[in-house]
Amino acid sequence: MLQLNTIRENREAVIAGLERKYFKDATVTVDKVLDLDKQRRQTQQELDGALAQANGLAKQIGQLMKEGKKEEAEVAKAQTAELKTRSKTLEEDLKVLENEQNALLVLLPNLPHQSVPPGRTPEENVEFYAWGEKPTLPQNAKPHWELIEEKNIIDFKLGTKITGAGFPVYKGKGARLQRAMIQFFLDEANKAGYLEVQPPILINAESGFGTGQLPDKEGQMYHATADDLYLIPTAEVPITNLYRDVIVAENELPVKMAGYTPCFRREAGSWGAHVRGLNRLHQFDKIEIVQIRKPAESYGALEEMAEHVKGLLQKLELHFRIIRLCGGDMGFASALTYDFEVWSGAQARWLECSSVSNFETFQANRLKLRYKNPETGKTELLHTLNGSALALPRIVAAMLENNQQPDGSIKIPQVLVPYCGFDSI
RNA sequence: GGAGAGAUGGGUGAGUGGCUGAAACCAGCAGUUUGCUAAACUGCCGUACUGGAAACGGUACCGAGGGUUCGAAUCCCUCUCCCUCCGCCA
Repeated sequence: MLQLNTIRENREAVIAGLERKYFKDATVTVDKVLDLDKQRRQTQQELDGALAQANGLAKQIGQLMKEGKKEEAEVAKAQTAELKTRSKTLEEDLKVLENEQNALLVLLPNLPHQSVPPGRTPEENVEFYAWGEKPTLPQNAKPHWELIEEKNIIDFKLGTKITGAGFPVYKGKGARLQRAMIQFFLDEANKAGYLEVQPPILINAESGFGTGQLPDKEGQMYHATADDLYLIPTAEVPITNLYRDVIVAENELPVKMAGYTPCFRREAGSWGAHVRGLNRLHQFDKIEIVQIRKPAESYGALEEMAEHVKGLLQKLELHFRIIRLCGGDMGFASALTYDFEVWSGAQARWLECSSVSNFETFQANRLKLRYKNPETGKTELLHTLNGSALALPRIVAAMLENNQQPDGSIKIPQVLVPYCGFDSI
């Protein structure tokens, strides 16, 4: 959530930022917020004045009673009646204004960083780094959805029976490969100084609000209505929320956490022709890294996280590129996002496998995640960041397709062999 | 699921209607003293909104939401959470 102060003091810049994110009616909405803000403050002043008077009278009455001046006390009591009705009305007005203002604020996305390229669609994202080369596949190369069936390692039909479409069952070497990758990614995160955490995978509405999934992406999450809990779409939500309502001691910064969880996405309405196989699932596994940083350090941390993800893909020997998302393609809460895409040889296209973002104070403002700045002595919002390191299914898809051998076997990257205990499928 | 107990500032913990935004202690910060460290002493030490250039004010907050009262941390109601015992159980 944007801070009111920011909007008050930088109206034009805020509007411009919202427009770069293609937020509809930016000017109208911002001005409406500012107008409500003015009304709200005025109402609060009136209310505070009325309450201050009432408090003064109450004190007098207490004094008079003590002194036995009963009649004078009664007179003062009569005066409070009018103040009471007035403050009640003002209180209601204030609540209405606050609610209206909040309802608008909550809908405003984060402002993009200066380096975010202009543009509205994925075509306008900017590639700025690439590693490796497109692999030369054997003549009889197949897409991963054929390979997994042929090798009997991932079974979509069984998943459909148990749950529904998009819930694959991993079997044999397929299951062992999943486990190996999870372990590998977590080990790498530990080596990079991240504290490993295992959070709940059901979250309450407050947590969903804290990181910005609610109310923006309500329809994307599975909702267990009996208990009003949501299945997490990413470990970002429970892990970042560990620091909700926290004033972090300066010597505990930076906070770096990593965790593995299954992730659940309804992906309502997004099923189409090129979401076959592992390209898009309702349930998948992901290792997430999260950092909490002082504002001045957060963009350095973003680069550090990107380096970490690069390292993982290089160790897995996968051809990949990094793109800077354009304003229109970026997420609601993000100020700057790098997407990592692996090359999927048999599909001959890029697959997103990681997204690393700096949210600046956007989440921290919702989370009330702060620290005491020793320079100013003030309590100030921190910056939050997160990234996938990595999401499994598309890595598996790329690995299976790119590593096909002429004899029909699939080579496992060297770094994973000790983890899974086999070197080919 | 049954029975009981509780929720106060970073921590421990006082506080049953006005003198309490909140004692005391610990931790923390600044200083005095001091070969160094330690100890001792003095002061400061919650959050949010809001007025003000600032100094300095106003309001709200003692789990959450309602209520009683001129006045509520304190009384009443509802909810949430936590703890203990019992039952069930991976």
